[in-house]
Amino acid sequence: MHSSGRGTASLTPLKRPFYERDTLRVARELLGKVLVRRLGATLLEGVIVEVEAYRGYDDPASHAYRGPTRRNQVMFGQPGHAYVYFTYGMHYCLNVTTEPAGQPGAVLIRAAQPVNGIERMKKERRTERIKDLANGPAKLTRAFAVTRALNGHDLTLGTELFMAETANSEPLEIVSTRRIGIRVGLDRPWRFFIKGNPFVSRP
DNA sequence: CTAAAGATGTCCT
DNA sequence: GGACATCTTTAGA
Repeated sequence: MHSSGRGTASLTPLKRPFYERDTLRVARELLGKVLVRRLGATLLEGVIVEVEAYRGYDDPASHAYRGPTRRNQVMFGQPGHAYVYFTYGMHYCLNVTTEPAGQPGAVLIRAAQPVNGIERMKKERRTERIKDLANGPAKLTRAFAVTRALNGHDLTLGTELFMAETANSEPLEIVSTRRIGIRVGLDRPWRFFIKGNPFVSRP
């Protein structure tokens, strides 16, 4: 048995119906799921521990609030696709699209607990501290080598990037707070994280 | 066309 | 707690 741990057999990609629902519900249920990135023979895995919901049609903080543009068009398409955008001149952020096609919505993946491929993540992030590998949306994309090339990628295929079901389904204690780094929509407590998890970006 | 802000991270004090 | 890097997108003249 190789020291990297579990094999790939147990990684079942989440299917379309999971994503084709209300954004808030998808956001909550993504907690505890596994983010999987395949880089050739290397497999990176992390448990999603922090997310934020951006429900396009009634959420002034959403990129999609003012209608479709070239950047946000994937938010209006089929659910279960990656929405990757570039910001602050240097960072990428990863979202998964939600809601039925034509209705915009996305969940920002803000933090993950690394469980496999940790040595590769350390190289990508240029740090040895496991806690700091993916405890923030731009740190996470760096650790998992997610760039604009994956924008629009179908997450149900189980290929380069996908979300996977977890073996254990014990109920999680979820905390909700206002979202981070936005100036509008602060009245909505649409940031969700696993209570007490040390890999969240902020408690 | 020009300008300013941005779903951030890092380093500094 | 604050400055700053760095460039795409979007709003406004």
